[in-house]
Amino acid sequence: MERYDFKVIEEKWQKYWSQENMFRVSEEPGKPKYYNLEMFPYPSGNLHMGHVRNYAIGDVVARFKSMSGYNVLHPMGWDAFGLPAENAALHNGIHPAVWTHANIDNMRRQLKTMGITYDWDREVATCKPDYYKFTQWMFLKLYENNLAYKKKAAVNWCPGCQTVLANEQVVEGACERCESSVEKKQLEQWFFKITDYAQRLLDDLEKLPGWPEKVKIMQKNWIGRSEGCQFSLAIEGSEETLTVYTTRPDTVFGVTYMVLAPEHPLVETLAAGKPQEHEIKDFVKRMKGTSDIARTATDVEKEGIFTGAYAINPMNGERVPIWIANYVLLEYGTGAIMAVPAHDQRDFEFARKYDIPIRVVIKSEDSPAEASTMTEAYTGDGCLINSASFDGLSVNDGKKKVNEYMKANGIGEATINFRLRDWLISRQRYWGAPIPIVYCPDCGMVTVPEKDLPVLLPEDVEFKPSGESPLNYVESFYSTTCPCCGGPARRETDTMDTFVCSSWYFDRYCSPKVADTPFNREAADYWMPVDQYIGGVEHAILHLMYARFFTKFLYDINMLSCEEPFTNLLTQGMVLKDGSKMSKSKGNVVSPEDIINTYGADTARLFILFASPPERDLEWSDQGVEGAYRFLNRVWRQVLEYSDKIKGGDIPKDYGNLSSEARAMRYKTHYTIKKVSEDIEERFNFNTAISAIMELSNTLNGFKNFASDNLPVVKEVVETMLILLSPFSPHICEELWQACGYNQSIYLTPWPVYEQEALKQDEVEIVLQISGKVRDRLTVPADASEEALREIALNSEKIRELTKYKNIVKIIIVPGKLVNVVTK
RNA sequence: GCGGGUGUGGCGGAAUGGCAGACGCGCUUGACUUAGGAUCAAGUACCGAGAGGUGUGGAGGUUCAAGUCCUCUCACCCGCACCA
Repeated sequence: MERYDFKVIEEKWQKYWSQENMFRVSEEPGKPKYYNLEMFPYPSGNLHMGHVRNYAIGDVVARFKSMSGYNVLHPMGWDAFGLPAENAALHNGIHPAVWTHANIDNMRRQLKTMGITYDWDREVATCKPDYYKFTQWMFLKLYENNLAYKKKAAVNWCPGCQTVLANEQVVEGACERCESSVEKKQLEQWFFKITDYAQRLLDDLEKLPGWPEKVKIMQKNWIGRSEGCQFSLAIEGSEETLTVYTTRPDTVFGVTYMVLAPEHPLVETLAAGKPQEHEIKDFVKRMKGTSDIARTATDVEKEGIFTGAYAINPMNGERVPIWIANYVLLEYGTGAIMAVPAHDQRDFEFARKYDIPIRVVIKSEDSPAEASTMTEAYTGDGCLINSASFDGLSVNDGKKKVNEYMKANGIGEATINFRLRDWLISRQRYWGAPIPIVYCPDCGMVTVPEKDLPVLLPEDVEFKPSGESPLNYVESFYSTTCPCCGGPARRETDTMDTFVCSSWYFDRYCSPKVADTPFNREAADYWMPVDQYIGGVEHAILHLMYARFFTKFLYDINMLSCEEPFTNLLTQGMVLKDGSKMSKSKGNVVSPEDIINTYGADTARLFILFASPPERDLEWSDQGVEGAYRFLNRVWRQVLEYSDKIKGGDIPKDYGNLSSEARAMRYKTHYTIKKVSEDIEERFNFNTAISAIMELSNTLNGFKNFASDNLPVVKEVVETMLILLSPFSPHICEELWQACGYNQSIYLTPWPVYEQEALKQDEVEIVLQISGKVRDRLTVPADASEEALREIALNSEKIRELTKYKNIVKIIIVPGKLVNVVTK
């Protein structure tokens, strides 16, 4: 018998699939479509195990859906702009474009050895002009619709990457990428107004039943909607008013001080001429110099200073001191708050520290209405006290009534606030899509006309860590003419955040070659939305939120018919080695290329899918890989043992008059079809699907002695086993399928449907329990009635013996499963 | 602090409220072999000689029956983290 030579086999079939254009698809209106997408990789140079896992999972789904009769779109591409390419240029003197394309070539080669069903004709790379042309087009459309704007803002500056970061890219005060401590910098930056979509991004989460609850909750928290009220207070001895936002208008009678963020514009005005002006300035200066983490972490002690100014509480005319404190953020709400120490823990701590009065205005059974004995703020429900005419109302009614009162008296009104901030997209780097804007001394800020896109990245660029875009030093790039007046003008030299590029790539896949529009409407209408999206949970907020925003925007400008891009989302777990994430620094990296060279792609795929369900983390095990390899070898020998005998069409599909062994074999076969189909389709439990196939192989092995008398049954088992295994380990299955006499690819074979008839059993084993403890097992007719089961149970020797001295209280019968005799 | 998740043999992991540990790894024994790190066969949660008993992080509870449902609690992991 030939040995299992995976190298030869895998190359052979990859070549065959490619020559036959097996995975090339086009719109077929009559066929149900299925858009199956895995997150495209950043071309770092080498495939890692996380990719292998991601793409192996995706390929099982794609192959299964295709064999089940769907027209499956399964594309692949490259998230090819980004910092590492530029860092490579900085450190090794390789041009980012050269570095990136070499990496893409290598990773494409590696990916192809995995035998995945990609339609490579649709490959995209975001760094290519024919792609980023349309990333720029997206910018123009957003700009036209007032969703792109420039403003000076305190932004997150990463000294390591020498660029600004989006809020989302700052993790615990540090750069998500290089872990440098992020600094605050005032810069003119471009933003996308994602906040305009906050409510819809929140509401439509409910239209996504196919998303993990966890991801939806994370997005919900990130959007952070809160309902409250905004109102203004007069400032004593000043024309200025102070506006605050609160979610607790019901506690407005408990206000004992006000707080401004240190950066609040009123600070300077209020401090001017006050005796403590100097101290205030020092304090503000110190706060501005403190990094975000140092200032906003929960465990940082609250700090503040009195401005010397007073505001007038419009509800009761009281004079309340205005403070400045580190715990109030300029960016949220109005950058100023009313402080109610009795009912807000932060205000409580601050008030205690600075001896500011505390006044209780909510009373309930479990809160002492006594400020002096309070040990923490009371934030629960209760009824209003010390609140003039509002006394006696519940917290909820209090909120409503105070809102109404403020509205009626022109003091303020109910408002909704979001935690979500606008998306900062400017990057002071070279390797990104240039922002298509021109600054003209006469016409001001002008957009590049659509017909002039793309604004090409110049090739001849010098890379140095200057904190400015290298494009700033390329005269041929920045010096241009104004599209309006034709006079000399200067280009914007910032490029776009790479998340912009990845916010619409799934649309591009629908018609990747069109040149006059980002994607063809009919193609997008056919394929979109993505039916199944698969990728790492680390993108739960960033990429997935931005992609949703873009999709809604494209829907609004009538480019797309769907409002949500991804109907179903599967977030896969990490690949671990020795309990921790594979990383160079830990030295626990297992190279996919090595594994594929040693065991083959079929083994690598099988192991990674078998070792753990997709959503969970996966512990890499070299011995586990051996096990998967052994199993494939076993299938190889097992199939070849029978292939000659079952080849050809002369074996009838005749399953009448079978022995009980043969019937059991058929039962197992059809049970496995059912199990594997359901495990793939309904639950993505590939590990249990594979174990079911292993069981089928084991059962076939035990059937050995009956095989020659039951060739129709053997043929059925062998062929079924190959089809069921083919989404997991496709190459070996193709080879064996051919050995079984088929000329057509197994990929084109319809997915089997289990026969109800074969799943009927004559006899089943049931369990006999006494008071819930298993005491015996019996084989009984599968259709035994409750009555019959009761008889059988009570007459069983074991039960009679064990219940001899006991009273039988009742008998629970679960037909086909068990009989439980309850005694006293 | 808030939100979410996970805890099951030596290991990865299975179990619509109905036989805990499927399947695989590892290990033990045997067979075939000059040999075995190949292959095949048998075994493998724990205690116990056995009958039997005990077991799903811990403590309670519901139920004829709990890994699964409820209450409390512990450990680890992830996300958010002064958002007024």
